[in-house]
Amino acid sequence: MKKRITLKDIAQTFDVSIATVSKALKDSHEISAKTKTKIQEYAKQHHYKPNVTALHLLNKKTKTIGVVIPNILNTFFAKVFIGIEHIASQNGYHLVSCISNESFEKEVKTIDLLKHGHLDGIIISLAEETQLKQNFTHLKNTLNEGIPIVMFDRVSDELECDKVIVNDLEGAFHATNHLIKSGCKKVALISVIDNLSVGKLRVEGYRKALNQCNISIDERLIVRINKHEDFDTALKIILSDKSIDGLLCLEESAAVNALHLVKKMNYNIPEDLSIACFTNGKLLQHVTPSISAISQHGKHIGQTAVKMLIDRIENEANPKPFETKVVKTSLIERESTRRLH
Amino acid sequence: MKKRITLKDIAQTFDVSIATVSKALKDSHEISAKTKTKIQEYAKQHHYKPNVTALHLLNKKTKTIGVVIPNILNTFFAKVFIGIEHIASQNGYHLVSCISNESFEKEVKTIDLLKHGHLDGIIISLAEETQLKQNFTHLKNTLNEGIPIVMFDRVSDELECDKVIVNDLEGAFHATNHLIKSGCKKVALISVIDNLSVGKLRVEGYRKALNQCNISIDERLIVRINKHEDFDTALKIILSDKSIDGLLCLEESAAVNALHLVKKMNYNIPEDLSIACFTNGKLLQHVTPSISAISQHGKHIGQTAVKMLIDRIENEANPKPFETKVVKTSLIERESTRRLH
DNA sequence: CTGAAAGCGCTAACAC
DNA sequence: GTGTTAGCGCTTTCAG
Repeated sequence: MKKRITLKDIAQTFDVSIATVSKALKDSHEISAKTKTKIQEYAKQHHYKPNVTALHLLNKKTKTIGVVIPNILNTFFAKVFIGIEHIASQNGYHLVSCISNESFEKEVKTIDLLKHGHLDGIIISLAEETQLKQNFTHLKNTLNEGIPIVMFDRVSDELECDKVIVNDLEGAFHATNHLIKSGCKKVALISVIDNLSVGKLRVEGYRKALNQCNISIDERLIVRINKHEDFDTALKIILSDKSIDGLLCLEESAAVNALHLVKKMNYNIPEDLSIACFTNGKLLQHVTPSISAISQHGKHIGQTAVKMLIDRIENEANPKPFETKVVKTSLIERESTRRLH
Repeated sequence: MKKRITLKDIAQTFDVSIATVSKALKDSHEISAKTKTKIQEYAKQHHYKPNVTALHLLNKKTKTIGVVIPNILNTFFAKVFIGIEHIASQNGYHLVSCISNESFEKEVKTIDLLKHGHLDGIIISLAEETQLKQNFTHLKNTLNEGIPIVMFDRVSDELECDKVIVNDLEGAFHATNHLIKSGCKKVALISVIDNLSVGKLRVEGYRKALNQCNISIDERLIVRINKHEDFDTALKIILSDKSIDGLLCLEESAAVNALHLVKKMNYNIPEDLSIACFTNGKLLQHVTPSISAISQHGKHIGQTAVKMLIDRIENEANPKPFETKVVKTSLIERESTRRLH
């Protein structure tokens, strides 16, 4: 790297002390107007910029936030990221971003790398594997070392920190309710994310809706498919029960896959089968028919999370108690569900 | 932030000098086995980790790369990012990532923030507005200050640095060729990205293909639509020429929008109209019919870009001449184009 | 074997 | 007004 000009260099050219230069550039009243202008002009001409690393060392603050996201191709996480980035850059914070790729090992490594780094705080949504293993040592350690963490979406009760979560239970409740109210007699639930905290909450919401409608819960209608299973086969088995006329999918790709399959099976949608799902990605708008979705307001979640983190960082002197903010979902009705009359 | 343990702390507890501790932790042969073990054990127990900021200051290297991406919701850029992240983390580099959101101003601000930062290098794809303005001062300055830049996809000849580009011309050439060979007599081109370098190259490729097939170029078939125009209306006008039976869209969303429109107009696809487009995103696989795409191998581009950058950073002593690597595209045939017989 | 000292670039309290 | 000094946390010569 070409050497950048430092205070020392300037001090030497004018044969003054480094402190004088520093003060001159800060427009300190201690320095004579003459000295100030000559130093300031010289600095400007030579594009002097303070070395931020030196400042970091001095201030023990880096204005940098670590962001750990499971998968950036997932619309929801991408939107959250946009929200985070927006507010962070507005406040002069840098983002060091990492993708855990749903792997526990990568997440641990990442956190390790990050915390010995120069971070003022971390925003994270847990990797799937981490939620499965329920091993949070890496994060507990980080908190113990005094680095604030804000978790979002996929969180854990075991960690004492700020959190931003989606009201998954209510989201599933409303969607299920909508399916029933719009005429579905038998709603099945398809989960490929039963490992995730949010997956479990969504199942709760589904149950709550059925209960409230006085429909007895048939556990066989709650289908948990894991990654290594064949999705199509699993779905075909459940759909051999021809009386199923509603499908609540817990995330986007399951819904899209299901749609393709049932179209091949010559179902009419939404007449024979209604479909609704979580995460409002572009895909759902563009498939035929378009799929009704529960929006989790990703951008807003991201914004909320950074705000909480920055707040904690900048007020570490008198910390508030940890908070969990709940973001409401909204149901976006499309062609895959029938309208209420 | 809770104070982390430092060399100084350890030195004090054992009443030795800081230098001794530093050497002991590095397992230096200068230090007695006894001293080493006791210090190492103590350090481990107390989770000693060197303060990387101090090291940055010392080494004038931060193992951090800045990444500026126009839009993370765009599949192509997301994939590039994944590629970058993968290789970067493998090599122990952090990523400071920013979204320019296609805005010139944000890009300039970002670069400014980044370069006074602590970066060893920058990877960037230009914002649309930047390509439109053709103002690259911010990047030229950065290069002048000795910070290496690798540009990808949306690049500029005015900047002397390493680049990774897609063979856009050949990609468009092949796709157009495919449309013709599979029976299209009149292929129109839809560009919503005529501001971009890549957009222009793709048009070139289209022309080249027509030329090679001895089809005279009808400029009215090259449709440039800008963001503020109504896409549907523009498309309807061009499709009033009923003899058009092929459509080359320069990016994903235009293709999807076009598909929806022509389906409404009761075209049969691919029989009445074949469609191909750039950027192989998930959407294209899932719409009905699925759309043939030109894959740009985003992940590979990202990987190539970081590798070039890391190479340059770590061998700054003897720099190579700047290089431009060209990544080949591949055509992925789907239902929206006819098969060759 | 261990320590003192200098230095990375900067700031701030305190002298002069 | 300007300079000196110490210090942020660490490494690395060079003395002892």
